[in-house]
Amino acid sequence: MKNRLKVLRAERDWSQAELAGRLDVSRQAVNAIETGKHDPSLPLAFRISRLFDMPIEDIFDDGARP
Amino acid sequence: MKNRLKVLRAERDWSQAELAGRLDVSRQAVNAIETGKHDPSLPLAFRISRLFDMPIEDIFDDGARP
DNA sequence: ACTATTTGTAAGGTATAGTTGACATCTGAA
DNA sequence: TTCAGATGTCAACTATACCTTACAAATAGT
Repeated sequence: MKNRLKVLRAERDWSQAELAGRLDVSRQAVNAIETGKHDPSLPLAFRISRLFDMPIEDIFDDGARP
Repeated sequence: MKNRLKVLRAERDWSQAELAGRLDVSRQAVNAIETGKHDPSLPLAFRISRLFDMPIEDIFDDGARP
């Protein structure tokens, strides 16, 4: 699952650790999501969506044909 | 995580098995989500969103304060 | 060059999502 | 009433999300 976390984080000049703190997950969890190793759980996707104030669909892309 | 799956399914007169087939998951997985025992994975949430043609946020509710 | 921060990654653990197969109950139709 | 479809649930299993601890490599600052 592709995502725009790295860009959104860069726009705010946040480190992975900073973002992890705001999401209440480990830094490694943020890294694993950014590097595409894991998908976030749906509850975590909601927290991310709310933190960046945009729909889940605008942050994550499951690459399905429209 | 609350969700409107049962209602959306009823509007289309689909059984849990019918929905499961369309989502390519087991009937038990659909039942577990509907009855609140599990949250769907993010990829499955995307498939549900696309099937019902509405945002994930309109189907699932994590109950966070607005 | 030295240092601190950031990022990537690994091992080993717990918790949860999803699987198949099975069974009990309920509801609607013949 | 009998029977099929629908639902709820259980067990045992696999896959994955997230955890802590730890370490190496890259980056930026002084």
